[in-house]
Amino acid sequence: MARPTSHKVTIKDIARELGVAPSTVTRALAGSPRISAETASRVRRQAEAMGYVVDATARAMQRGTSALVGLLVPDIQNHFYATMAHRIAEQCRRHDHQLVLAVSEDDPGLESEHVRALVGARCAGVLITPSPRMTPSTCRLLADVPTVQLIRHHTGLDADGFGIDDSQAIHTATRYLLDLGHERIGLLCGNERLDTALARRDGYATAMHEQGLAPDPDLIEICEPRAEQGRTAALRLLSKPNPPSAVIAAGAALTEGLLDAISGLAAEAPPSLLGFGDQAALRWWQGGGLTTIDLPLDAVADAASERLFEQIASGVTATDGPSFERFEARIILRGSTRRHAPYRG
Amino acid sequence: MARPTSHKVTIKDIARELGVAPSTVTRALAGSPRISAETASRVRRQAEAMGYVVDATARAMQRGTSALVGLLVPDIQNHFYATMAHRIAEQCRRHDHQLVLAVSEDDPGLESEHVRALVGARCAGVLITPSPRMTPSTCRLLADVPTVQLIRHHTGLDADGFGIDDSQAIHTATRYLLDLGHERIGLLCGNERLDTALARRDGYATAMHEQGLAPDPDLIEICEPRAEQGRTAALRLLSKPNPPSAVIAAGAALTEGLLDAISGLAAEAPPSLLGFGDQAALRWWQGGGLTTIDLPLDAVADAASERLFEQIASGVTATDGPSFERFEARIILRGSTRRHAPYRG
DNA sequence: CTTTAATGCGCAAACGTTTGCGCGTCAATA
DNA sequence: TATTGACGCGCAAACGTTTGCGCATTAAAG
Repeated sequence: MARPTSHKVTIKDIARELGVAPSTVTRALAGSPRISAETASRVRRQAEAMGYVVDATARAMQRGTSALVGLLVPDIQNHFYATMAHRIAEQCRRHDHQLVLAVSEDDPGLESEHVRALVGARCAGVLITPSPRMTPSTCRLLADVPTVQLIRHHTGLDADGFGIDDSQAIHTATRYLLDLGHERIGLLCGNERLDTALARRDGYATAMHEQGLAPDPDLIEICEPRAEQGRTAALRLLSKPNPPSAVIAAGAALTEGLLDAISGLAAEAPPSLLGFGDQAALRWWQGGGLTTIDLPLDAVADAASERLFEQIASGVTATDGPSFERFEARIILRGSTRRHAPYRG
Repeated sequence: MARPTSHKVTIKDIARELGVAPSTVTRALAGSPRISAETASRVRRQAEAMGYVVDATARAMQRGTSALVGLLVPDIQNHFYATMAHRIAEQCRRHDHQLVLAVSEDDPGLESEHVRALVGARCAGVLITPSPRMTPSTCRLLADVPTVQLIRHHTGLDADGFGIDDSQAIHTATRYLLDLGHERIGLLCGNERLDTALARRDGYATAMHEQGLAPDPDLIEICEPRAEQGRTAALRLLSKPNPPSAVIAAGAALTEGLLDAISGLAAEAPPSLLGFGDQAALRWWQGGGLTTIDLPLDAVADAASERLFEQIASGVTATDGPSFERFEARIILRGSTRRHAPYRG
């Protein structure tokens, strides 16, 4: 019972103990058909008894690829990525893979370093939220590894991807506020040099345009996508001579900043507020809760990992026509958005 | 420049190209002193030019251990663990290690499966938040791997650990409410068969006792540490004939449940509320923000990873006298806690 | 000019697993 | 009874890296 094996038990140990060849042991454990049922069960029993656990590095060496899946995201502390990581971890487990977590902090240098490590570890695949400034050489490193893009789309990367339909999300949000009678709708948006930020601005502009309204540049605040910058941007927005009657925060951090700003203000007539992402805590915003855009993060994570495992199974490393699929977001109606008065039916 | 190497470039390729032996290449890249400076730089240039990246699996095989560090937590979606994961990822990067993330969901079966995988991957070390019911055989698997416990302390595990001083945290919280004049203080506490839950109850009881108050069992609600159960438990607590004038939620999920409960109630005179953990969103609780216990998660994560890397460096696998160090928590004062009236000086 | 030491490098084994190939045995068919 | 085939298993090579040992060349010491 108490086996004091300080030395790891290998397949050879089992073979020696049973008087068979190592190859027999592998085949037995792998469930090969070219082994007698009796030998197979003998081997399995012995392996169990000796506490054998297969050496993944040796297996990876022989197979040429490991059972590792790399996940490279800007920030795991972020609820956004943490949620997806949770889902992806679950998928990895179902596929008997291990998840290697790497945090890029959106720094191309760190990103490159991590990609090198992941490739060096002979990862079976990589899920990546590429930084805006991902270098071409980093992209090239990923050419030989099945890769799927997460959330963001980097054109230098020859890989499929899945993300949020940012344009639709903000379009729907804007549309909702317009339906409530708001006309002066403020937008807090990130300055990322990314399709995501552009798409969000676009969704806003389109919705306004459809309503026959010309977007007032004075109502659009572009800033670093961080809470602090979002707060000051929101304050700028709200202290205008003719402030908006409703504000959309087009980003999770910006939502945080917006709420910070409003909290600091003892506003007599606070504007309607519409946030981005659905952290649980937003339910409690000032009693009624914050109306937010619910991001289909689970769907994105599931789709991305599913696609990745498909590619791993089929041995594809690069797609010739990379596709990027976007999932639609829904609005969660809560108390922070109100009909605009006076309402002009 | 554009090297169409669909085939991974190995050390032998570099050696062949330069007309030297593979061993020379390794030594050059490793910076061995037994190599001429000129050869070394020639090798390094060639490696760079050919886009060589060391095969971690082969290295691990020869070294007997990989550059992987396992992180096994119950739930990465949880802000609590996500914060620590972020910090740990940073530490891993500094030490040139990769982080393998595994999620146990507090299920002993999953936990065992993951530990097997981590051990099989020849991880250099493992950081683990053991589930309450971690099996002895799982513990045994970790005996040969440098291991550090995170947050929770499992006695079956022969490993150092770092966590929160739960007793002190709740003691301080209770003390604070007592100082505000509250006497009937409710406690929402998890039913985990863990030192953490017990310590929290203990901190509460001690503080009450020090004040000369006998803890009223009617004011202590024990339940599953989940938001939904916390909500119903909070409702039970608040609907008592003689309800508490203040409530402490001794857990992050329970805090969520408590706030849900209060949100649903249109209370004329809401009790003082004291939460656990400091998600950013708690700042906005009903205008004034929620008074909470700020957990030193960064300190715990740093200490744990530092200890782990020490053990990895020194080749220690098990400590004979496992220590568990607890970090003190502070209270963040916000608007949800008020002086109790009538206040009896 | 010979002995010793130091330097620079190659050889080959080893880490643990997988897999193609081949050999022997036994049953089924001619 | 001889031939064929299927079945069960062993042999050995291979994956890419590291490292102890040994050999040759050169410099330093006698």
